[in-house]
Amino acid sequence: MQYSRLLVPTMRNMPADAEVVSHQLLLRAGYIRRVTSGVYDYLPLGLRVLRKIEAIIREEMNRAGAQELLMPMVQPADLWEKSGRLHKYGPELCRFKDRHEHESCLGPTHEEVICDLVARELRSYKQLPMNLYQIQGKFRDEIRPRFGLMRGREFVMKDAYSFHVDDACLQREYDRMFATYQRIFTRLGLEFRAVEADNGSIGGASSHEFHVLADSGEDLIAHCSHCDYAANIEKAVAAVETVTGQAADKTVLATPNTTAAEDVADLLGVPLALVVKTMLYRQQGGDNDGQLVAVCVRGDDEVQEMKLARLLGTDAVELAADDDFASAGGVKGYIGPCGLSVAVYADQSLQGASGLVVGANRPDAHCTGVSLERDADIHQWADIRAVRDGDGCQRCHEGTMVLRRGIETGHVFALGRCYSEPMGVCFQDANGKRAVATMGCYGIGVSRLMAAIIEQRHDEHGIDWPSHLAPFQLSLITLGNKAPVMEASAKLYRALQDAGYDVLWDERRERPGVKFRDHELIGMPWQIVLSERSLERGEVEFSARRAARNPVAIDGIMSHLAVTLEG
RNA sequence: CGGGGCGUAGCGCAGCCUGGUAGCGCACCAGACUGGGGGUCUGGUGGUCGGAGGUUCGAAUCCUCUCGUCCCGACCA
Repeated sequence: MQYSRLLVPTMRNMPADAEVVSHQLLLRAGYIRRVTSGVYDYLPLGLRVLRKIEAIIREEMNRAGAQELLMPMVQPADLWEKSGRLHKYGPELCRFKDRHEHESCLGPTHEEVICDLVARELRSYKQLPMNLYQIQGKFRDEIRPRFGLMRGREFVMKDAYSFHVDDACLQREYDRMFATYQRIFTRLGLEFRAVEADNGSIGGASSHEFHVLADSGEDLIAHCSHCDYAANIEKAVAAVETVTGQAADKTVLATPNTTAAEDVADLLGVPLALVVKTMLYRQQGGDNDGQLVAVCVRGDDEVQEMKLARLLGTDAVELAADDDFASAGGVKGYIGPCGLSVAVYADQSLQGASGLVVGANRPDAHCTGVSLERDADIHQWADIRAVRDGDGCQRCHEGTMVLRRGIETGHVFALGRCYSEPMGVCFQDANGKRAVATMGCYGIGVSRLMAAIIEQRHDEHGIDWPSHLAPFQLSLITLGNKAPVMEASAKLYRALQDAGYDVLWDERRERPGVKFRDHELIGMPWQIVLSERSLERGEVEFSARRAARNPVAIDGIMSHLAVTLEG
């Protein structure tokens, strides 16, 4: 490709509203342009890289025995009615009516469509297991699209769905997909981590997320410094550490204008860990939608709301409004677990602890000498705290938990029969009996991956693509525009093409600095420079991005490339 | 949903408070000089000032509404 013919609108100025580096560089280097909120054009360079990422994913999926198909983006609402998700999914699902007034939606995911297909075509257990995948555009009407390709509304996803006769077979496929994902992320040159993930309200055996480690990541993940335990913060569990104070009788103390746990600890001169925080939550969704619950954690801990929601069997929890406190029997700022009219859940780290401080449920007062077991009616003890950096590992009991930020780019999920059952994905088993298939699903955010790779691989000059992901294999940069250099360059360009190289020839009438900077910005891994100066010596210069340029005889460049680029 | 910021040329911005010819840098076009790290000079092209309404002799500027966009918050009692 000749540079002057290529649409690469590089920008010298930083786009004002790009926050994260991948978004900035994708815009500046001319890879993407925004069409509307969370929706982007992939310009030629962007598409080239996207296709290379897809190719790796495709290769590894095929290698693992999965087969590619393509499902529609437009889906009929009745399929979603059938799975029970039409009403559950919420406004993220973009719905519309076609001209016949048929309810439709844009696919945010394809469990319904694939189940509909497989339900029709699956007859015998002999057809199983089966793993079908596609690489396709998805639409999710996110509340807040941001960070360019990191959280878009329209994005490219690889989604795979597997079907099995039983859960043992599903587990084998799950493990195979797990290994496949590890291969994919490794081939993409990423520093990543697979973590146990919350499997939410769906249930099922297991779920792992694959996170690309980056400070700009929206997720927090915890892993052990010693063993291989790693989990999303929404699920991570640490070793229980019970801190207990001196056993004493429950006593009410005046604590005027002291509501925050830290202030109470300071005022009373007790460790923060012994001051119990009592939080009032309202459930959202589930059988007890709207109901209030109280939750106790140590003063130095925080409630992990996803854990709480899962424990309660609700979709989500939100902190109660100010006027909810009276109905629960508490006072905002001084709420405590003793004598509340709502169910109280307490973190297991408080079980057996005595000498605690809790809110007295009346203004300007706390109670000391409290034991929750003795003095409060605890509905359930459970792990509802968020793991903190430095907590002990509950698996190996040797390491400590390390918290890092990650970009969720992959997710593998053992679904079980939660979709196949309502969608009627059945087959005849070996005994001639009708059985429901069990199912797994496996996603990779392809366009998000492109951003995630840049988050890890960039410098002040631009993108530093792994060479096999760069939009072109190498650059041929011509300096000067007199006939001899141009002719020699054109000849070399053709020779490179004939040898099968995907080369970007920069034949623009630009000054050297402009060219060098553009190629560095867009992340070209290798460059050949041909100038009047080098031509006189019968040489070109060859270098990796940002590295020193070395002279190579023009006659020898092909063999030099063959050695260097293959290695 | 709530709070805040911002919409002026492709990008980055000034002008607005205090109404009176729409500007600057980069990019782009033409020419010249240059020619190994975003060069210099000369001359140009390009803008419904997000949109609608209002106030006014006159609105980018003041008022109202609206749309878009970005960020923050999702209350740790």
